[in-house]
Amino acid sequence: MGVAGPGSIPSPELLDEFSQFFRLLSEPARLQLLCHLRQGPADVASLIEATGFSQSHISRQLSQLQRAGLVTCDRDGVRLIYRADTELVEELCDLVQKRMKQRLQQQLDQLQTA
Amino acid sequence: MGVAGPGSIPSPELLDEFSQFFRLLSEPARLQLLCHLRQGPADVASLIEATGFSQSHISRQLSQLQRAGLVTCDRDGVRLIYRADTELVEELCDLVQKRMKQRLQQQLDQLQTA
DNA sequence: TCGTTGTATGCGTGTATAGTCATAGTTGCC
DNA sequence: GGCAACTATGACTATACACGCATACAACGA
Repeated sequence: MGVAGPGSIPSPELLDEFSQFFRLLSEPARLQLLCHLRQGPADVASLIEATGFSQSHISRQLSQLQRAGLVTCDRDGVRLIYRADTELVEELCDLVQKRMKQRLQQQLDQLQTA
Repeated sequence: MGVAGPGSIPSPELLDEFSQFFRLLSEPARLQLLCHLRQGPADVASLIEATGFSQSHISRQLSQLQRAGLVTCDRDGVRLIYRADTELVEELCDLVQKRMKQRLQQQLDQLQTA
């Protein structure tokens, strides 16, 4: 049992949704922002400070993450405090990382037996 | 406990690796190929047939997936039989899909209480 | 209301890459 | 070797988008 039932091909629409989601995580800048927000809510100024990106760039990236529901924000006066819903991102990254380790270990083993 | 320990920011190198991996899944064409291979090993001809993409395009995409270890191939005479290591991809997609459902349900609830 | 601070957005540029065509390389068969 | 079938790759075009700059918009305080 998988994404769209056993043995069937997901519809183009579903494929697009998946790929759009993964595209969000395919940009180091966005992942970086998520990582910073993983440590707790932060205002934009501290994100600028931490990443070195321009305010406009950060604003755009955050709005993309927000549309996908990976990030929310509340106002504190004139400034916005962003917080990340990082549970999903962490799970995804953990899976990928586990896999990376696995692959490297395999390559290591191959070199050692050769 | 997360990707790089509690509370720390992953190195730029690790961030890049993650983003490169997610970028692979951010292309509908590649996801589509993975989905077809989920049904079992396939030669290139059948992938062309199934997707309508050109031979060169499929060749390029498959080689990208292969470099990442998401796909392997063995020769059968002059033709190549590809098979996907779809376990990881399925897990990732399942997580994302679960989240999508969750989000849509929330939006539905909000509309109904309003 | 006006100035100040903080955030969003129009515009332009540069870069990465999807996708195609033509072609080169590879494998197997005679 | 020479031919046929299959795959990989160089060259090219088109498009998407990251990123910065300038600026418009929004929220607060005097």
